[in-house]
Order: sequence, then structure tokens, then C-alpha cells
Amino acid sequence: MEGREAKDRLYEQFARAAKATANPKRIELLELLAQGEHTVDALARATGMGVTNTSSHLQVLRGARLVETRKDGTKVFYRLAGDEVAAFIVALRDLAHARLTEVDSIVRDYFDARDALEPVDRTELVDRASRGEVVVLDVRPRDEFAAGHIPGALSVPLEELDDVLARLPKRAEIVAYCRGPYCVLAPQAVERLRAKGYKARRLADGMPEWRLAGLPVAVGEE
Amino acid sequence: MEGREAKDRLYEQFARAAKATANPKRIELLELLAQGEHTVDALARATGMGVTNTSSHLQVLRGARLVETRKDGTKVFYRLAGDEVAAFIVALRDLAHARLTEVDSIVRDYFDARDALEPVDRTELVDRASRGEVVVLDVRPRDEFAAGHIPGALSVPLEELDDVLARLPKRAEIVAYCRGPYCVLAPQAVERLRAKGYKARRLADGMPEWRLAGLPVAVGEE
DNA sequence: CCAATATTCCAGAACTCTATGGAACAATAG
DNA sequence: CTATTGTTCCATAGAGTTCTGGAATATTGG
Repeated sequence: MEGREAKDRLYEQFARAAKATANPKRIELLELLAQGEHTVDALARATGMGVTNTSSHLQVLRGARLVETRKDGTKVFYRLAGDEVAAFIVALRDLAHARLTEVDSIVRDYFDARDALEPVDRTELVDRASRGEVVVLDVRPRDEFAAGHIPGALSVPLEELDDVLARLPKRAEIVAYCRGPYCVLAPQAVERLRAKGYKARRLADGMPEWRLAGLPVAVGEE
Repeated sequence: MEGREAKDRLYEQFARAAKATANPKRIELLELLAQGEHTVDALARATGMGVTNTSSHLQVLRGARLVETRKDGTKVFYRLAGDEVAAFIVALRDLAHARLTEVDSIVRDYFDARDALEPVDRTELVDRASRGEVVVLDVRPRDEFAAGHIPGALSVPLEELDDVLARLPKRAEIVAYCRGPYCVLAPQAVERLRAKGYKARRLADGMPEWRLAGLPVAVGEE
């Protein structure tokens, strides 16, 4: 066979991208970065890894050109190198969800009986939000909200949920969203809201999926 | 952090799927399987690997539930476990193509000046084929054609191209397709067709992409 | 039942990957 | 200039991966 060498080189490159994602911690890093840029230190804390180890995982991701950096003073900010990376992570999650029953069972055991939260899909949310029927809450940390959020959403990090409740009309219908389908923030928020008598549901996925779907994204503080 | 253990388990599963694809040979196997089921032996020959090694790669893929098997007599046929697997491979290729400039340079060097082949996209092909303006050639091996092809396409493995030419009207416009955007069969066919004076172009991608786009697929011999 | 064929299992050598801790290297504040 | 902070580099031990041959297993045809 003639084209063997070229084929090998090509598949080598495909595998290079795949290898960079073939580690649980690196997938976690990529998901965090899909929310917006973060420093090494912040990523280390969020993932529970040592800084050294975090840095070296980030080097691997950079070696495969999946992430890029920006330096500001003494801090280095990492971000995804492009939307294709987020799209790929979504495809990977979908694959794992479809083929590995373990994913489902983990979600059931540890996260929540997801159906009970009656997830809202994106089109339904767009529809109802445009008619002012729902209040949309972004329950991620404030800096992730600033890096990109659903237009019109309120930034309500989980810790501040109780404070904000006072300002919400008791009859309001609420939709909470966070980082994605496997993020626990929105489910927790919904649970607490319901306990207080609100009519609350969650968005089926989160911010990166919203952006990838080509829907409008607002940036900056509230 | 409370949900650490659950998170770890979840990312573990995602990584399990990613790890299974994190090897050039396994990606090649998956791409071949995206064309239809194959025996271990056929896959070993197509990839240039030893049978033992091929088998063990296939075991890895099966361990991650990306492929399934069917046994018929002494042969074992492997196939993709679902469309999500093909979708994932496409996402991986797109990622590599978008982020790794090396992919582009390999394609340029070894495959062909791709723009010169004026690739036709799927919608254009559907359109023109429905009006009978083009002859569609499937230049993959005959068994892959049988496993699924574009309705109305002629099965013309590359070796038989010259024989078939005699039966084609000299004025016909031809579109050839094969396994996907990085498959060399269609480009080679187009080149030979053009050398003989035909007006030939290639489909931008191939069969698995056609199926994933939800377009109709015919099965069986011609 | 025996021989032939197709596939899988197993053991070993070379290699790569992960996590860790300590050293090195900016950039900033004082 | 010095101390501090944030990040990266380096060495290392332990674990996992890939490929190779040879043995084991299963199915079919005589």
C-alpha cells in the first residue's frame, strides 16, 4: 500500500488531539475552561489537584493546541483555543452518555433524579423568556457569568440564593442554569427553590451548549 | 468539596471513552467500521497490523463499548456500537483539522490539492442528483457499498474504474465519493476521470457523514 | 474425531503517562 | 534590591500502553 505513511501521519494527528483529552482531570479542566478563562491557581483549586500537576496537564493541552494562554502580571490565564474544542467535549460527553450505562447510574445515584427537575430545553427557554414568562438565574460563580451568560439572566451564585429570593415575586417561574448537563449547581438551586415553594426548573444543559447552538451571549457584569 | 467523588467517577467514564480512541490505529479501525462491519482479519489487512495486535485493539474498543461483535461460523464481525461513535469520530477529525495545522499540511502534501477537485457538498449533490444531472460513483470496496450507499449510486471499486468508463456517456458529469474527507479513493478516481476527459468532482466527505446527516441510505448489492 | 482456519489469551520488552516534591524563573510590591 | 507570589521545569517512582511471538480456544469441513 502506497499511502500508508501519509495515513499514519494523519491518524497520528487525530490521536494527538484524542490523547490530550484522554484523562479525567484534563476533561474537567476543559469543561471549566469552556466557561471562560481561568488562572492555573483557580483551576487547581476547582479540580482539587496540586498546582504543579495542574500546570503540567495544562501544558499537555497546550501541546495539542486545545488551549491558549494570556499573561497578565504574574498570572497566566488559560482559555479554550476555539469553539471546536467545546464542541468536541460535548460530543465526547454525548458518546459516553449514550454508550456507557455507568454514566447514567452515577448521575442517578449522586446527582439527582434528573427527570424530577423537569429540564427545560433551549428552544423552550428562548420562547418563554422572550415573552417574559420566566426569570432566568445563572447560578455559576460571578466571574463565569461575566465571561458570558444568557442575555437577561441574573447572576446568582449559589451562596447568594437566599438573599436574592427576597427580591423575587413568589409567583415567578424560575429557570436556573449552570455549566452543563452534569453540573450540580443548577439542580441544587432548583431543589432549594422548590423547597421554598417556588416553581423552578433547570435548563437541560448549560452555557457552552447555549453558545454552541449559536444563541446570543451577553458579556460583562450585570 | 462534597461532590468530588461523584465528579471523579463521572470524568473517569468520559475519559474511558476518550482513552479508547486515543490511539492512531484504533481511530483507523473505527473509521473502517464506520463503513460497515468487518472481520478481524479484514481489519488487520486494511490497517497493516498483525492480527494479534488488531484483535487486542478491538478488545480495547469493545471494553469501552464503542464496538460490538457478531459471530458467524469461525469469523467474528465487528461493527460500531451506535451512530454516536461515528459522530464522535467526525467531531474528533473536525477538532484536529481546526486546531492542528499539521493535518492540513499532510493533506496538502500527500493527498491532493483538494480545492482543485472542487468538492461538492451534500446538499448540492442531493439537489443535482434528484434532477438527474449527475452520475454518482461509489468507489469503495464492494462490501462497503453493500453495507450502505447513496441511493442510485453505482458501485465502482477503483480497480474497475476503467472497465466502467466504457459504459459512461462521455458528456456525463460525475461525482465520486468514498469513506470520508481524508479517504484517497475518490480523489484518485476523480483524477483518473479527468485525465480521460470527464467532468468529475468529489463529494466533500463520505458515507458515514451522509448517514449522520440523516440522508437516505440504500443497502445491498446493486 | 482430526485438521485447518479464525480469533483470542498470555507473557515480556520497550515505552509513555501521572503525581509528587523541590528547584528555577518571572513579575510585582515594598 | 529583597521578599513574595504564581507558574513552570526537572527528576523520579509507580502505573499503564503497545507490539511481538507463541499457546490456547472455538468452529467448520472432511
